[in-house]
Amino acid sequence: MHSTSPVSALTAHLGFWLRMVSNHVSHAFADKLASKEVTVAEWSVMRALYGRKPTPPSRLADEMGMTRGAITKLADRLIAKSLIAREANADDRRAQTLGLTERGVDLVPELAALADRNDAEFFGRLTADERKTLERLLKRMAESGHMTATPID
Amino acid sequence: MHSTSPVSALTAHLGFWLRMVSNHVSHAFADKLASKEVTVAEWSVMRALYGRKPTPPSRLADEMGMTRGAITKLADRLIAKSLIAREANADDRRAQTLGLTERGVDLVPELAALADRNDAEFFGRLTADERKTLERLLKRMAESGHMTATPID
DNA sequence: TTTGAGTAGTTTCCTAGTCAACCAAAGAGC
DNA sequence: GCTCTTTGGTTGACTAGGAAACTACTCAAA
Repeated sequence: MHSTSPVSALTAHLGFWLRMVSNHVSHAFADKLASKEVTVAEWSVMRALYGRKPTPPSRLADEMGMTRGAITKLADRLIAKSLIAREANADDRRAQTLGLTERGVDLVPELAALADRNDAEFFGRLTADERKTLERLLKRMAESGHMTATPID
Repeated sequence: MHSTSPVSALTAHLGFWLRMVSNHVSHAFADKLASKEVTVAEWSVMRALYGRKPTPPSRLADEMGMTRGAITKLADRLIAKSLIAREANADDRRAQTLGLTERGVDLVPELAALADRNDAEFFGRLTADERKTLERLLKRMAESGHMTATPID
C-alpha cells in the first residue's frame, strides 16, 4: 500500500490566500484598464512618469522591478500609442529619457480613477478599520522584506 | 502652462501593496521550487492531485482558474518529468484523467515543506495575532469576491 | 441510423515577460 | 591618446499563458 504522507493543505498557507486575492484584484484592474487599451505594466510606467521630469529607462526598470529589456519593449508599445516619447540625452549619447506626451498626461487621471474604483470595489468590502489594519500589515511585510519595486504582474 | 491634475499616489492603493507583497512572496517561493526543477503552476497541479483519484484536466482547469489549453501544456511538461501520468477513460474516449506517478507522490511532501518554509519566512515577521487577522481579512475578501480558483501567477 | 448539438482536449497564434549576447559610448589607468 | 572596463540600451531565443479554431467523440432526437 502506497499511502500519502501528511502534507499541509494548500489552503493552510497564507501565501495561497494572498496570491488568490491579489490575482483577482489585479485581474479586475487589468480588465478595467483594457477599456482604455492600456495594460497594467503600461499604467505603472505612465504613473511613474506622471508629474516628473523625463526619466531614463534604466531607472524605471529598477523602480518597477523589471529588466531593461522589458522596459525597452514596454516603451516601444507606449510610444506606438503616442503616450510617451523617447528623448536623446545631450550629455551622454548612450543615454535617453522617457517622458509622457500631452496625450499621456491627459490619460493618467482617467486611469487613476479606474485604480480608485477598483480599490473601492474590492476593499470596500472591509470596514475602514479593517482596511487600516490590512494596510498596516502589508506595509510592515513590505518594509521588513525590503520590497521596493513596483509590482507588475 | 500644462500642469498635472491631482492624481492619487500609486501607493495610496491597497491593491498596490497587496500586489507587491504577493509578488515577492510568490517569487521567493518560485525560487525555492526551482531547486526541485518545478514551477509554481506545476506545484499547484501536483498539490491538487495529491491524495486524490486521477482527475480530468478540465476539472483542474476550473479549480486552478486556467484555460484547458494551459492545462494541456502544463500536463505535457509534468509528464515529461514523469511526475504525473495521463490515463485514458474507458467510458468516454474523449476524456482522460491525470494522476501523480509514484515519483510525483514522493515529491509532493518535499515541495510542501518548501511552501511551509516560504510561508514562515515571510509571515513569520508578523505576530501570531497579526497572522490570524491577515488570514481572516484575506479569506473574507476571497469569500465576498467569490474567488475560488487556485491562484497561479 | 443518421444527423446535429454539445463536450473534452489539443493546437496555433499572440502577448509579455526573462535571460544572455550584443553594440556603442563613456571613463579610468597608464 | 590608447586600451580596458563599465554602462545604457537593444535584440533574439525562449518560456508561459490566453483566446479561439480545430479534432474527435458522445448523445439525443427525428
